[in-house]
Amino acid sequence: MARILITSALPYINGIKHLGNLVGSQLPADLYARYMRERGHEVMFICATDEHGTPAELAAAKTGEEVDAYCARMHDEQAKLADGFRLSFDHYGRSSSPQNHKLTQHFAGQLRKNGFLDEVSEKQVYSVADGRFLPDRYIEGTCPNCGFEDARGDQCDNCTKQLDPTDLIDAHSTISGSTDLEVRETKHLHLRQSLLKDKIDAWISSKTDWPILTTSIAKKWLHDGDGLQDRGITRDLNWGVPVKDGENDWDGMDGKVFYVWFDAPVEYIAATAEWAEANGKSEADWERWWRTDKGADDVKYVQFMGKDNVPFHTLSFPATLFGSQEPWKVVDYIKSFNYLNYDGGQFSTSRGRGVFMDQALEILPADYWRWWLLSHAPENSDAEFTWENFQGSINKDLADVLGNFVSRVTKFCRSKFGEEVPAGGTYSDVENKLIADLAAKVAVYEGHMEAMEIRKAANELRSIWVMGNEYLQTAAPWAAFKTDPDAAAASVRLSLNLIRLYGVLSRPFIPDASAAILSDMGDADAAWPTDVAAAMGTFEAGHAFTVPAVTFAKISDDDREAWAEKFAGVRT
RNA sequence: GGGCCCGUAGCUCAGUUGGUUAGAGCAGAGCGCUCAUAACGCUUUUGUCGUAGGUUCAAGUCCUACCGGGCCUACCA
Repeated sequence: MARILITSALPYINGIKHLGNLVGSQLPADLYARYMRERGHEVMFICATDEHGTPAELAAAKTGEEVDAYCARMHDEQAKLADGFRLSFDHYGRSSSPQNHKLTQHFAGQLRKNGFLDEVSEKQVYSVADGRFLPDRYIEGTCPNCGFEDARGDQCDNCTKQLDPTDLIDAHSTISGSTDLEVRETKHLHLRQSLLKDKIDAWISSKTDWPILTTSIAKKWLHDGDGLQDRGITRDLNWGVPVKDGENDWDGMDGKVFYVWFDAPVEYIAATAEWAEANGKSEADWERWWRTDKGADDVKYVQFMGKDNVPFHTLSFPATLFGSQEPWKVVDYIKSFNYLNYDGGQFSTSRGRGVFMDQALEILPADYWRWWLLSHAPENSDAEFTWENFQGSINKDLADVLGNFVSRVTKFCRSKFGEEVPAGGTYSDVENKLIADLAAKVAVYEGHMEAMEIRKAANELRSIWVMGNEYLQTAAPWAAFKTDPDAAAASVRLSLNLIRLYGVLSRPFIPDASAAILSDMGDADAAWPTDVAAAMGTFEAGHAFTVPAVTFAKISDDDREAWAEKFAGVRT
């Protein structure tokens, strides 16, 4: 039995996430966590909301709430949706937790002690009307280069020229529209990543089995231009982790907080500490996941994230851990994802384009989405959601191939033998060959799951479902029943065991439907089939079951068209 | 401007270190079955592997250029 630590990139607190966000980290992480638990490994699956930063403050201001109240409310909402999608986190934490405050400040103290922090005086734009420093993206004006009127503070979208906010003509705050901006001198802490460049470079280079997407992004940042640059880790904001050196105040840093990208990854650790507290565990219980000097040596740590998060997980966070010069567990494998597009374009929160997590659950059960999203996960390149494709996959894979198999077998059994596993007959060559083929395919499936090859795993699982229909066609128990009822009984007995097998194998992908199937089959706690041949003999004659209700309903053309229209956008 | 990724059947995608007639699922066509959610099974049609060069006995696979799509470029997280 192995110990596996799994983290999903933290969803930002600002708003409900769309299906692209879901499939980019949390959902595949959940698949992996569920599978590893099925295989008897000890799993710690952690996620949390990322709550700090300017966007959170602005979103709260918009609703009129205090920022902490806003975050608390949104956290609950996101937690509820995560639950709705059956994301099986061991703990769903909050980056604003006391544990994260403490740990973030601890890391800062360690980095300071070890010479990895610099105090740098920099000039930033301050908006008098807004009463806050403005990140570049909240400043717009006319590009001095091309005259484009909506150039952002960091770059002109029209001529792509890099800009400094002070270059802009008629610069104004996009928050209030105020042009009363001034450049103020302010002091910030910089993480001296440049000092750790060689160490990180060597570390990344040793990860030859990571996805190209992951390593190429990391190497680009390491080698481009002057190489890995130092980065500011503090901000002039109210909402966040106050800058401290461990538990001590930090001279000249009053009123400043750590910047989100610094405290967010630390929350992976802090959330595990939150888990310990919430479950009456001790400090040692979470440290054995994170401290290699306290039992985490044998932990395999896997991170899941979208490609936008790769730099933070390959560079900044490792720099924090290495720089602490303490024995923290560093990630062993990073599984990164491309983006999911929506019907030829991007999902858009502001334009209400695409399907968001709450809306998805309103129209269909979680399993439908889980199956489609996972079997189309954007692993090698950006993927595309279309309603036609979604309808086709659900109807064919879930309703026809799997659902109808369950239905035809159980109903046939009920009508000929009653609602219990029939006695009589023995398995012949056909059945034995099926079992051997199944064993081989299950092994392939397991291999893909171990390797986090999600699409391939889904594909293999589907082909295992197909085998059931192929077998029935060959055995034709409805025909055999007329001349050799014992042979029909043996076929049905095997098929009922096959349904049970499908229930178990499918659980990581479609947990609710699988649970329903297994429950109806009278074996809710079925264990993973480490021995497929043995598993196929689990149900013996006389075992009672009930015919399941329709496992997966089909999506009609009318529904598809209505949804396509409903989610096309323009909602504000 | 720089960097990275992608471009394979109508659609969604596989194609390991270059090696015989390029694959799967869906859609289409035909046949079969009738237990089942008009479901299932079998057979089958379709490709100048983005374009143009190059390396090689051999290229979807390597190199160069170009075209098209996407992402990143450090203050979105």
